Amino acid sequence: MVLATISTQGAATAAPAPVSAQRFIDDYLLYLLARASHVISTEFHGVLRRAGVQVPVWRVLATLAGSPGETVSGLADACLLQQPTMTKLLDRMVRDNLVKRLPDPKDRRVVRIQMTSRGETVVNELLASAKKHEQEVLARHPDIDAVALKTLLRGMIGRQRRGKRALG
Amino acid sequence: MVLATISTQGAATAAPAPVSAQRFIDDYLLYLLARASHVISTEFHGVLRRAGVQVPVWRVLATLAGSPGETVSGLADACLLQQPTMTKLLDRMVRDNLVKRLPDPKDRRVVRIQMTSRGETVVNELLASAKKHEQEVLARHPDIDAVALKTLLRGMIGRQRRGKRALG
DNA sequence: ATTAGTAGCATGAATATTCATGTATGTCCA
DNA sequence: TGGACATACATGAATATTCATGCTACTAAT
Repeated sequence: MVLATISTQGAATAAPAPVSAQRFIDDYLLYLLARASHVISTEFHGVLRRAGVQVPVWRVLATLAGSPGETVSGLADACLLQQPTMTKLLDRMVRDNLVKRLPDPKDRRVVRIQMTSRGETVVNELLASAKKHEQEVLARHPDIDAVALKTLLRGMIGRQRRGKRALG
Repeated sequence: MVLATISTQGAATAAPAPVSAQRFIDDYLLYLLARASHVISTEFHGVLRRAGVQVPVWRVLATLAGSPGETVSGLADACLLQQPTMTKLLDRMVRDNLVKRLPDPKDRRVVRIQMTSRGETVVNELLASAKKHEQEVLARHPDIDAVALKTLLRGMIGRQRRGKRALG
C-alpha cells in the first residue's frame, strides 16, 4: 500500500492507561471513518437537496445505474439499509415513478428493480454532479492518492465481509 | 444489523450477484468510505447490542469520556446527529440515568451534559471492548498502517470542515 | 411427493428522526 | 440603551426506520 508511508509502528498497542489529553474518539478508527465519511458526504447532500432528491433515493439510483435488475435485498445491502427499510423506500420510489418492480422469471420470490426513464434521467444528472464533486474533493486533498485510498477501502470492505463470523 | 450477510453472501441460490465489473459506486470515494465505515462499525454494534446499548448512546458516552461538560450542540456535532435528535436522545439518556443536564454558569442558554456514575461504569466497559475490537480489526488488515490511515482521515476531516462553503 | 428448512419480500406497531418552528438568552452597534 | 440579529436548546407534527413476524416460494432429503 503506497498510501501508508508516513511512519508508524507499535505505540498504540501497549501503552498503560494513556491518560488521554485527547478525546478517545479522536484516535478511534471507527469514529474517524464514520466522521470522514459523514463530512464528505454531507457536502454532496447539499447538491441532492437542491435537486430535491433524498439521500437514500440517490443511493438506490446510483446502485441501479451500474447494476440494473437488482433485488430488494441486494439494494438493501448495497445501500447499507435493512430490507424492510428498502421495501418502503422502494414503495416511495415507485410512487414517484423512479423505479418499477418486476417479477423474476426464475424465482418468483424475487423482485427485480428497474429504473424508469424518469429515474434514468434523474440519475444521469446526479452521476455527473457526483463525479464532479468527487474531483473537487480530491483536488482539495492533493496529498491523497485516490487510487491507493480506494484500493485500501475496498480491501477493508472485502476482508471485513469475509471475516464476519469473528468476534464474540 | 445482520443485514450485510443477507444477500451477497450465500449467492448460490438464485443467480443474483451480476456484480458487474463497472458499478459506479464501486469506484466512488464517498460510497467506499461509507461502506467501509459501515461494515467495520456493524461488527462492533454487535457488542453494543449484547450490552443493551444503542449505537447513538454509545457515541454520546464515548464522546463524553474524553470531553466532559459538552454542550448539546457539541454532542450533536461530535455524534454526527442533528441538534433536535440529540436533545431527544439525551432525554432518554437522562431517563436511563446515564447522563445529567447541568446549567452553564456563564451562559444560561447552554446546557452542559455530564455522565452519571452509572454512565461512567457503562462507558468504561465499552471503551475496553472498543479498544479490543479496534485491535482485532487492525490485526485482520495487516497491510494497513493504522497511524497513517488515522492521520489521513483526520486530515480529510479537518480540511473538509474548513472548506465547508465550497461548491455551488 | 411430502416434509422440514430456508430465502425473499411485505407489513404493522413501536420507536426514532427530521423539519420547521418556538422561547429564552446573548451580542453587536448606532 | 434599544433594537435587530444570532445562538442554544426544546418542542410537535410529519415522516422514516426498526423489530418482529407473516406469507409465499424455493431447496433438499427422505
